[in-house]
Amino acid sequence: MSTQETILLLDGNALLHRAWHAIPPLTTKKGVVVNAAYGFAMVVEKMLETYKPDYMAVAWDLPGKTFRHELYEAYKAQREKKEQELYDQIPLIQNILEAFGIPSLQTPGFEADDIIGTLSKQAAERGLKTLIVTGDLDSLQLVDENTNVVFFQKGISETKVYDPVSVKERYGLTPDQLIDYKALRGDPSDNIPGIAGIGEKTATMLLQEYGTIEGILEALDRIEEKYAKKLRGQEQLITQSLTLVKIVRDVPLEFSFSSAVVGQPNLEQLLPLYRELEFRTLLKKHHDHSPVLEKKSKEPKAVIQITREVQTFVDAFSSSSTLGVLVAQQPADLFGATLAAVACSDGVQTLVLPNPSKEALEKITSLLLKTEKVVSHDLKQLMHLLGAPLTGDLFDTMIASYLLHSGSRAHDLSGVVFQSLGRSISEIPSTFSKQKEYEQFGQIVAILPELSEKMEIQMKQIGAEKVFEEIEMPLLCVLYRMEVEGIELDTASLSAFSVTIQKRMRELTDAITKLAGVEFNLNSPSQLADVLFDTLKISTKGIKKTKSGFSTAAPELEKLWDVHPIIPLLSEYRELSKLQSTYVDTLPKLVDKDGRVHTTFNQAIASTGRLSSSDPNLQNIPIKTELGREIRKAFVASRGNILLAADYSQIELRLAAVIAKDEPFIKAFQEGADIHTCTASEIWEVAESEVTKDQRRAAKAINFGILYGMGPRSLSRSTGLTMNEAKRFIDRYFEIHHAIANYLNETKVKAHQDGYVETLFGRRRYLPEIHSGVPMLVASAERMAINMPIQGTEADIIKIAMLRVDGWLKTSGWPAKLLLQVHDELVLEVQKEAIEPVILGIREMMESVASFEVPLVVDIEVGKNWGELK
DNA sequence: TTAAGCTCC
DNA sequence: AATCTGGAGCTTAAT
Repeated sequence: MSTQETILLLDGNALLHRAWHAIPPLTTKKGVVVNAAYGFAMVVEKMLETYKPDYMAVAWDLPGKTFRHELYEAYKAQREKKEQELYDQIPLIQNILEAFGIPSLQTPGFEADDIIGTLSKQAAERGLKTLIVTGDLDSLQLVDENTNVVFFQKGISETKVYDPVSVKERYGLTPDQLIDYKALRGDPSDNIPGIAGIGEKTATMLLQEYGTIEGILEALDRIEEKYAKKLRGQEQLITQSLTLVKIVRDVPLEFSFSSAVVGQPNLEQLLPLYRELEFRTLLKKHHDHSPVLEKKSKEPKAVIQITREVQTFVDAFSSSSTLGVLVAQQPADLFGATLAAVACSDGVQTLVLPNPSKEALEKITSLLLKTEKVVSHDLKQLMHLLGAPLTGDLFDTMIASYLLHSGSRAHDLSGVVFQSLGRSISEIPSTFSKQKEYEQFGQIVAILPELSEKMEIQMKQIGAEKVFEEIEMPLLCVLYRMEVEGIELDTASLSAFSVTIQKRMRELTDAITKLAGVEFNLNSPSQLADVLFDTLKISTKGIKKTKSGFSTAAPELEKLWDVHPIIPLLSEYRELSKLQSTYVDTLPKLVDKDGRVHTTFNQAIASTGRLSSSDPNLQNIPIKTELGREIRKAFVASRGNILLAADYSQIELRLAAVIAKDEPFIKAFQEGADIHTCTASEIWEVAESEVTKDQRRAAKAINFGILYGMGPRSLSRSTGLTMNEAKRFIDRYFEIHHAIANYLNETKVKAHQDGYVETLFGRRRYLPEIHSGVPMLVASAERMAINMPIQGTEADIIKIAMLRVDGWLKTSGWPAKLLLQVHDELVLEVQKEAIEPVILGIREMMESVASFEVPLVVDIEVGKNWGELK
């Protein structure tokens, strides 16, 4: 026995959570929470010493649950923040394991348990003894003579070892029976239903009596009727539960035992980590021999030089092939003066240049233009600060982070460094007055080259490198030029419109006040609700509630349209006040010296891959109502030019057809049919010419509802159909479009298995909530999973279209410029004389972005302003 | 800072 | 027991 070799398999997530809860929140001097990492390291060291395994590996569930989700309510958000601190420690732990030479294993679609089950089986085949270290009782089913489970008792300080005998002692069942036990009893926390009415006691009793579930079912006639009747007809449920409970023992894994051989830890790697994390006890244990290191000798930091001379700066880097660069600015109003710093690093040396002059920035720009590869965080902003576009091989760590974690909205540099390198650094200083701040800034820049290399590898691992290199990086330069270009705003027409609106608003305010009998703030939903439902005693039947009372949102007011004359007036007031405050009053203030508004396109926000626009948002300029359109009319072509708007017709539905491979839809699009009329005619089996308006509207609602993962309930609401009608309607829809139904199912399954979904171009979105077990969150994640491949592919396509249009304009030389992107639409400003050929070229560029079974169709309109196009 | 409401695709 | 349409940004009131 003593010659038998041992493998120790550790459940990483179980230990992580144990450590997190068992150890009070320790933080380093920098404020990084490290308690879980500390506990983890302690246990790893203790296990190595106690059991002296010959092999060791750590299994993990899929990474995830690191992204905050808006749906969490306030208290949950609080909890999420905590959880973030926990998951942020994973990279630290993996670094520690790396220093020990212990491999980390994870496989999409499988849990740590499954990996452990598989490896313990392989170990048995090789004649090894296995020790499983976990906090999860499920793994007890793996116990046999050669496989023991080390289970944490109190926190992580004590453990109990289970072998077949002690399992039997504790549960009265054999390890094999534990599988059947859990399938019968169920486990709400694992979403295993179990059999209603059968709990711990009954399950144990039945299994002790009849051995296995099979045995129980065979003996059904002999079992006491009160139990038997609960089990009858439940075979399917039981089988289903069994597959959930049973740990998979043949996970497809690439694992070689030789990679898991336990050796001496790499102290050169481990000690700096322990030092940074301030694990004093563990440090002491390791360097009895070199106690000097315990002292304040910091981890090897880059040497930062600060220079006032641009030339020194440029000379230092003129032969560097890769440069990390950042320009930081101190907000002007903080100390009255704007201070700035530029820093470059090629990984060997790092220089900081305080307060660069305009000329200095120009010199730095030309240095960067000559450099082979430039790495920065938010390159578009860098270009704005430099006042010039950059070209060549660019790497934006902010965008890389976005592609790696599209669900997150925070891509600040220090967070990215932490996520990707597992290292904590200070934030970029917000003020520059002291030497120290410039040095700190230099330290941050010094990491960029290394960071980019690591992120490049990480992107390759998830197959996102093409989207990065071929879409996002080149697009960034196009977006920069669009932002610089801006669009002309006719402020005179807006102020005329403002006068009209104000007059009408005063009239409405008077009339509403009279009808209400009291003065109140029309802009306050809560005051309005009081007036409507208290003062005026309007019935609240069928009115939605908000947290604070009854809703006064537009759809709710619509239900009351004929109930009281005040309602239409309020709706009109709402519309006007929205237009006034959001657009009419605000837009003119944002006009630049050049008479144009310059939006910011954010390339790293929307989790589906779309762009967003802010300051001002030019992607939500009104168009639906006549009044709103007046605002759109204020966006005009400059003298001698004409505006051109090109939009992809029905692109989301076309992509849904392509992605789901839905023949009826594909055929309809190939024939150029009106898709909603066509859908209506299929469902009600009438000729397209016979389709009524209501039928078309219902068909349109379901067509779009599909894209959003809509259920029968909301469909019946949005179509005015009764629930039963809506159900029949949907059934019929899926009968015809069974491929769509298939897509919905398969996408959900994929999201559950892989934890992510992706677009046709390889853009990925992780959906950690899908594993949360909270039914509402899971349902929400499923809807996101359904929508993302469609919306995201649309985003990919229009981004490629922008690159192609931009490239074509550059090579062809036509006098036209891209100004705006609104998800499925591009707006350009074109010299009048060139309009005909540009229309042709743009259409060609956009329609040929991809060739699917369904054609991409582009509608183009032109006009003097954005509100009146033909 | 959050909730409620509105604008867009 | 009750919810149930994807992705954004901005303004106002209220806390």
